[in-house]
Amino acid sequence: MTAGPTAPKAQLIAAEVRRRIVEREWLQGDRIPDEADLAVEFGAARATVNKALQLLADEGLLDRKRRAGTRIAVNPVRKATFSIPIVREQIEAEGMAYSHRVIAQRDSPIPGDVAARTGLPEGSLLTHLRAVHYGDGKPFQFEDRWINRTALPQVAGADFRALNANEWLVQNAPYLHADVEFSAANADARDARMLQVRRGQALLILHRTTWNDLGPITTVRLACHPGYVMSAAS
Amino acid sequence: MTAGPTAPKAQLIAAEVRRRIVEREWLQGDRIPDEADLAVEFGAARATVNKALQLLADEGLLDRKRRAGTRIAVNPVRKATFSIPIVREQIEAEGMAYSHRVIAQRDSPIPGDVAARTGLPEGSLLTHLRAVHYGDGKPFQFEDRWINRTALPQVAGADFRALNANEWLVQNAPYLHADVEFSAANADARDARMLQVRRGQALLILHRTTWNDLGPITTVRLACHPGYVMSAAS
DNA sequence: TGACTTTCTATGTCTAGACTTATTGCTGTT
DNA sequence: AACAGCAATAAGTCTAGACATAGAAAGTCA
Repeated sequence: MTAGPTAPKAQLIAAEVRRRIVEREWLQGDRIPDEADLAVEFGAARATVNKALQLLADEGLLDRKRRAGTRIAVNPVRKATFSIPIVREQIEAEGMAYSHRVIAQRDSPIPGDVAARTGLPEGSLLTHLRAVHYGDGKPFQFEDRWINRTALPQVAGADFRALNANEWLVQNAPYLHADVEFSAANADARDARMLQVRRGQALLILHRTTWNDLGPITTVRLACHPGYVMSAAS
Repeated sequence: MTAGPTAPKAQLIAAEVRRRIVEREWLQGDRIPDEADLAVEFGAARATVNKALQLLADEGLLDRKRRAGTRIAVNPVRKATFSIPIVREQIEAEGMAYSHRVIAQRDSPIPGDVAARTGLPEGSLLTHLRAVHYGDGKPFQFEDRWINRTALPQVAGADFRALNANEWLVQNAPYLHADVEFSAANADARDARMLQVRRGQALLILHRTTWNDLGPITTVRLACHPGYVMSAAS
């Protein structure tokens, strides 16, 4: 994380400004010197300073406004980033053998909650898929997915027994926008059966919905095995 | 999300490349024209094309390597971003009145799990704080926090009854690095009492740990009220 | 006093050109 | 066939300069 001596100049400048903030040389709400001045101070072009400050603004450390200048954020709303994982890679990264089982795959009319999530009209016919992903034979994640065949006609020819839906979609349906929601739920009867846990067990639930230019592609509810932890950083 | 006609050129280029990927004009693993060619095609400077492609690479859509060129990612590991929220703002954003109550604040020897999380040695003395945050008088979040007084001597003088720890820290201890973990747990006796739910209720748990240049600042376990949903996007 | 206009400044963005550097793929040697 | 050395290439980065534009501050008029 600490920018080494060989790091690009913009990184070094960002690191130095970050240091001045963290070590409270510059305080909350303070206006910092403008780009031109910092450019002189650091012996860099203004574009380079601009890049560095943009970076810190993206991190939430700085507030920048035209003409008004750059200020240290008063209540820095920091942002964190996480990778949307591919189940198989995730399981294999933990040193386990991946396998999966398709529980059901059929076309069904859209249920109300899925309609709400996707914005699709009631009565639409979607492909409904349920599958369980295993690591070393133990249930890892239970997937309950709805796929919009209108935005993705190729679905008809896909065999999710061979390649799991997660990867098939990643490879066949790049999306423009995704929503992810984390929540917790007590395992219901189906969750419990699929994940081989007792009913009521607390599970981390991920809801993920993706869109491309034709509309919603897919929405999925992922129930993770107990003990599962999702990490993010910075 | 769709870059309008007035959007900056780099955004337009990014949007166009994104379109070619989503509409499968360019396929998985394909090498795309190099920056110089795209610059000519789009009538822009190479730096502008570079900015656009960097953006897409950060999104995970492209893989870029020196000399080897730019390729469409085969298994795009997409990234999503969320804001690390300030409890009070979060509650007020939902139109509720914020209040909080400090349950306990004392110095205690570090427990094992906190030592593991922070990397601090066993035997360290930390400030241990427990508080509940309420929205319209109903429990919203139960906070169990450990603060490293070594990295943050000012803690001694802080009154968390007046300003909650979350905001005090945001304003007094900007961090260089943060870890966030999501998991689920059944409410134990204390969780149940604090959040006024029945034991065993599934709760979304957030663990957040922050560091500055002096070492770990604080680590906190946040137990959210049932029904709480954490959202991320893109 | 308040509402409108103008001016001016700091950031936002782009350009053309240059230099740096990781990698690839070739070449000639063992 | 294996390997070392070398040149070509595409991305990574920076610079100096330019123009655009939001919005704060000052000035103008009713």
